[in-house]
Amino acid sequence: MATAASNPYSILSSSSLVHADSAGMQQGSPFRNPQKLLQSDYLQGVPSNGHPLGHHWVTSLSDGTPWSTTLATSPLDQQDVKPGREDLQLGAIIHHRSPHVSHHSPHTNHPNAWGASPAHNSSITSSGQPINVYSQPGFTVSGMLDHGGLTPPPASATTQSLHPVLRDTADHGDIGSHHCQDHSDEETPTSDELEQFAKQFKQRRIKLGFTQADVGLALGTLYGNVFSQTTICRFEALQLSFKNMCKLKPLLNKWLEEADSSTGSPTSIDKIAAQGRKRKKRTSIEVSVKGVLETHFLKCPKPAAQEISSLADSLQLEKEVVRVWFCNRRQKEKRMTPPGDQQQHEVYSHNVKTDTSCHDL
DNA sequence: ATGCATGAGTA
DNA sequence: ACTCATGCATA
Repeated sequence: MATAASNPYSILSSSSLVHADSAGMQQGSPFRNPQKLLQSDYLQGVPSNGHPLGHHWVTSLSDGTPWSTTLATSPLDQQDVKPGREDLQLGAIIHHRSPHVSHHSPHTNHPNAWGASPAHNSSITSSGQPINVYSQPGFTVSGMLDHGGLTPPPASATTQSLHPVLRDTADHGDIGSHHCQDHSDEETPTSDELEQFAKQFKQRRIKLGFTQADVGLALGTLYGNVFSQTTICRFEALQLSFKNMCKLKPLLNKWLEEADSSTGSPTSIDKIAAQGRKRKKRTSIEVSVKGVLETHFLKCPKPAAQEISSLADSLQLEKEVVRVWFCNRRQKEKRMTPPGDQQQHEVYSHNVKTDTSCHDL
């Protein structure tokens, strides 16, 4: 039963407890990444309405894919960018966008339901945060090449045409926004573009014979940021936030270019040592229990601490586990690919705003 | 491919 | 205590 799951760590704790990791404790990873791009929060606007329950995307727009829909926007959400943050790292190479802010929102495509970001400018690009890219002279692209001999299949390929430059432009007219964005590549992509890119990326990657893990590693040797198989996988599946997708796209794009141009150059492979981290054993929550949690989530996505406690208690799970579950569930809700679009959402959405939390229990 | 977890940065 | 970006460990 459920109980089983929860135990592991409590038991273990005795042994592993805290100071056990004397040796490698720093999980901070030495090289983790120097920068974290900006993360800001977008959205703060949650508000008012209803809330997130039914995903904004869907609900609000019933148009189809969340992404491409139009949504227009929320005026205020801009992400923000803080002007002085970590940006110092590299200088920016990537984009230089001009700040044209604007109101924008073309309603044609800039969806982002995610909250956000309508602004094209905002984010990532313009802020000055150019993602870091360093190109190291010595490297030749190959971060990936070691497939042990496995050379990437010829792939043949048609030359790619990856870039759909479709720019979409979008807008016009209507609102008065005339913006002139014209970059074919960088810049803030639309959700559609991201979707397309992800799709193509995956195809090419496979064609070239690389695994998701290879790519993640390659990005490390190539640009200094290593990513896990998980991240690459999520990128391809569009399971990241819009902002995160935008951040990764240029990197992957670069890799793609290099990858298909240099098929086979050897290089040093950096092995990155894995660090030992003391990670809590993954708790497995039983399906039945998950069902209960889901139900609560629908009712109240953000339960108060106390509710979490009682819920945890009744489910016989640790409070922390339950808290994390809700955090993850909320995060899932914000991905480009909505969690369950196929699911049930009936009308429960009403609500909740008045107090901070839901009641019940 | 995903579930649960960690951590930095914020509010 | 939350949000976000990420990833180990798993299914």
